[in-house]
Amino acid sequence: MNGVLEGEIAPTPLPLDFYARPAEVVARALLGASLRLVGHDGVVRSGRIVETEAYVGAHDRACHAAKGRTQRTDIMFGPAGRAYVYLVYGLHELFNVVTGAEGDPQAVLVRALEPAPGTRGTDGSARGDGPGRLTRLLGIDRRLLGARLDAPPLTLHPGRPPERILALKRIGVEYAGPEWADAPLRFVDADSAQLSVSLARSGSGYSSRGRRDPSRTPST
DNA sequence: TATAGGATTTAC
DNA sequence: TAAATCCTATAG
Repeated sequence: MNGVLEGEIAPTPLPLDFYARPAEVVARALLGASLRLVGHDGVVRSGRIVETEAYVGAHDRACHAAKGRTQRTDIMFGPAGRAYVYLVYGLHELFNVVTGAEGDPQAVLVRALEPAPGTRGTDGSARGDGPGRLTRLLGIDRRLLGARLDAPPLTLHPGRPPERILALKRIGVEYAGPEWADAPLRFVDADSAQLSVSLARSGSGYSSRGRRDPSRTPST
């Protein structure tokens, strides 16, 4: 049993060709994986990924690369296995992994993780349940834009896979129109308590194992 | 050069 | 329900 205990770091990072597959495949495969950063202070911070979103290419209206190849989206057109980090709302750094073939702009957004035992942010906070929170927890920022993910300081490692995976609609992309806003491209470990949005409120998506909660709260 | 809006979080 | 806060893309 090649067992990897929770919180334990596997010796070898995932290889770059792990990421050279369609974003929705990588997004599922990253659930359970460990994300690890050796900070500027020398401190190692890590966590187990429990929520991801796939941005599947230039035809995906919710993908930044739908606007074409710009200075901002350039990294997504490059080879897979690099970090795409950007600032949203002037406040939060979001971490993505570039996936797919070179020239095909795809990425996977990491939205939530379970902090490893002992991992705390420099500000003392210890929450990883949200795309902005997890970057603050680990200390990820735009200085890591373009960094290879198969060598320190920023690496991903095999971990304990989820028992149940749910596929739901992505968060915060209503502007992309119903076809893309409602596509089931968000993937979560159904048994994690660290998701960015509670499952009860994650409606209208579909689950890969049935079981939708009919009592999701209305917006009024 | 000016302006609108965003792959979010937090507080009132 | 709204503010915080700044970078990118687009228009002029």
